[in-house]
Amino acid sequence: MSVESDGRSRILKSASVLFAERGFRGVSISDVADAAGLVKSSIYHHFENKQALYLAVLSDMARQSREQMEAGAQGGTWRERLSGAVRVLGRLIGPHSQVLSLMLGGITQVSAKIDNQEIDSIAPVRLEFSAVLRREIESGIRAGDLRSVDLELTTICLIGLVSAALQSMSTLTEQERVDLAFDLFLRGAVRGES
Amino acid sequence: MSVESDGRSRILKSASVLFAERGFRGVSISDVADAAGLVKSSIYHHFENKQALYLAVLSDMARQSREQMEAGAQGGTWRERLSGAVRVLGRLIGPHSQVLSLMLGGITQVSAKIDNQEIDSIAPVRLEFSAVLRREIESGIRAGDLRSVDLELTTICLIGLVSAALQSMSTLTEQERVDLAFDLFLRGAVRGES
DNA sequence: TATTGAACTGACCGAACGTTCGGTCAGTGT
DNA sequence: ACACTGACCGAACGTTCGGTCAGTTCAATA
Repeated sequence: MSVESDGRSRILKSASVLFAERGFRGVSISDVADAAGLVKSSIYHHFENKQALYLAVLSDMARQSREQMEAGAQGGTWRERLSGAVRVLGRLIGPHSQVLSLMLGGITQVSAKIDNQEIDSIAPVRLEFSAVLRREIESGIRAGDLRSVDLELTTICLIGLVSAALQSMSTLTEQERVDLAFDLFLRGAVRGES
Repeated sequence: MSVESDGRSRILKSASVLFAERGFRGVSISDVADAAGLVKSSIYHHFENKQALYLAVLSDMARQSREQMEAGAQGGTWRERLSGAVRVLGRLIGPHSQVLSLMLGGITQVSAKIDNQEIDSIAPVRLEFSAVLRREIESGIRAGDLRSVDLELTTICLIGLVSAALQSMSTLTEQERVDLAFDLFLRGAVRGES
């Protein structure tokens, strides 16, 4: 059997789309099974329960996202690399998905189910997802180009900025909105005072 | 009967907390009824169905949020007013709530239930929620202090920025994170090049 | 050819869901 | 006194949910 049509990865692929669109509670096991061309009980052959499937999806998505952002972060300067990674991030988030709230706020959604636990198990996922952005921002700080404020906060702010830009009702294209958000992140909203 | 303990407003108050914490699908009518000190079926005396309750909560919350931001937007300059509104926004969002995804992305959550409709009925709610911020940003632009880019996009970016800052795992206080996010919005991440 | 084990299925369970409905009851106008 | 009303309750409905389990399929192996 090929890696592409392997049962488990087929489930992960279908589930990631559904979870990203509708969130944890908005997706039933049957939905995932239908999308994967299986029957409900077959899901439980590969995953212990719904929560385990969700975490697997989260982890898988973080890994893939990181790889793609890594590939997009090419260029000589940190600025070019960060810009590339941000563009990939924009494509990953997309207009109608809630991948981001899955990553940023996904904790609240799961922890509501499992009551004060498992938050530790999702922290490394968040770290992996934002790893490339954080690294390049750190480069910018070390190069003396970026202001030295809380690194993690800055990274998450950048993600939130791009995410918000994509959710707006603007007539601009996705690409343009992402670029504007990145520009806003770098230069701020005030007019050049130099 | 007093306005405070009126049945309908008690339901709205309880429901807004629950929906903000757990989202549309994460809250059952029983949950709302319990929180309001009522029984499940009594909810249907005041609201036609769950979706109508949700929309009422959204609309109510947008109105209240606007009023509070309006009250916080005091000061002579647009910058002081915007800063005040942003601080109120920070308090409204809070650390563990998803009020924002309720406002920004709430559409996706509902529209998944009602299939291509009702999006129109939520657009004015979004507009009301962001009205004060948008107005003060516009002031800044007209005063020549802010760069003149897409107004709506800029507004939503500011909201996303504040929201993201509050979701980070930073050790800073909420207030500090909001202030940092606002500063980032104004001045950007790059060091002053003047 | 017989065996085995992973992948998968269909039937099923208890709980929770949104919603409906018949009825109770305090208050109010007449 | 009576009729009426808005607010609320308790029980039930049909449906869907996450999850279980005994059994079937089938390619690989011995």
